[in-house]
Amino acid sequence: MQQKLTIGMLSKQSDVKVETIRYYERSGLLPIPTRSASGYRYYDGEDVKRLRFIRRGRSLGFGLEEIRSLLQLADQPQQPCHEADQLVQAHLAEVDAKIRDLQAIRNVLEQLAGCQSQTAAHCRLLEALEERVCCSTR
Amino acid sequence: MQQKLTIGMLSKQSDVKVETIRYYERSGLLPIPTRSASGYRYYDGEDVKRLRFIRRGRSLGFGLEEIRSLLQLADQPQQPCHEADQLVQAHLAEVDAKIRDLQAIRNVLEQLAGCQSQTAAHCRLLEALEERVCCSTR
DNA sequence: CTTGACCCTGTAGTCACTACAGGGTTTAGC
DNA sequence: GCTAAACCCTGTAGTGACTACAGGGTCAAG
Repeated sequence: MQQKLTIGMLSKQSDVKVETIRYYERSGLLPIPTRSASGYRYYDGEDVKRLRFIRRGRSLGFGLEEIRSLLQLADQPQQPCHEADQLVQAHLAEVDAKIRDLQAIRNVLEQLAGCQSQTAAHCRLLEALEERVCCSTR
Repeated sequence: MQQKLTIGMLSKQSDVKVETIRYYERSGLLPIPTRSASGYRYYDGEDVKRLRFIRRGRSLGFGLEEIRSLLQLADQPQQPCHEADQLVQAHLAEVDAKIRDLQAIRNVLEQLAGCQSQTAAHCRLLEALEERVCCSTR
């Protein structure tokens, strides 16, 4: 049951790079693993689970500190998950804000794209950045 | 005409922090300014323009290297702006990709938000991260 | 003449990795 | 038994775009 995985195997099973795994260990997100006589790290199925948990959290855009909190919550199944929900709500609000920001940027860029000007002097983008008013605004 | 601005005044007129101005100078985005006898940097109207150009570029999400290219293009008004348009198009594609990523994240978060579970053991978020299947999916 | 607001340099910290350099270990094939 | 490839180790430095000191010097007002 206690399969011994090297860091490379753990990397493949969790889809997290070897260097990143060591980084997570340094950051205290992963427990300090046992070692072989020659110093190789050994992992087991629990580590795979934990690392996948981290990866999924990251892919949802949570920061490592938020994930640290979530890991603690997950280790205490009796406690209410109010705190986890707060993290979700706060993160959702952040993501929404970022989307809005990017869409505003997107709208401006779209207007600037497709400039065919022969000279930079009349380039839509450069005009916009220099706040010149010329022929760019429609 | 040759108004002498201190870095603090330039900062206010351009809405860029003092430390950031010095950072841009180190990065070669701003020309090396003249100095007072005691070593204070002096700026003029051209610097205000250039710095605002950079700030607007940043607010559209361009990186400093892209802005460096754009500044060069802006300095050569005779040249065609093909390159500037390429930068816009490439950046637009990047922004679109980011928006898509964030919207996918947003959709997941929305489903996870509002969890009222009394115990972390049944928390929607924790289930999702652990890839447990329980009561969360609907 | 002192107080406070400004300015200087240089360095280190942020975030989440990523990329070496310079080694040691294990494994597969011959 | 030997060699080469593929793996592992530590430690440090780099990424982008700032931001935040520490530890000083300068200037203007009252």
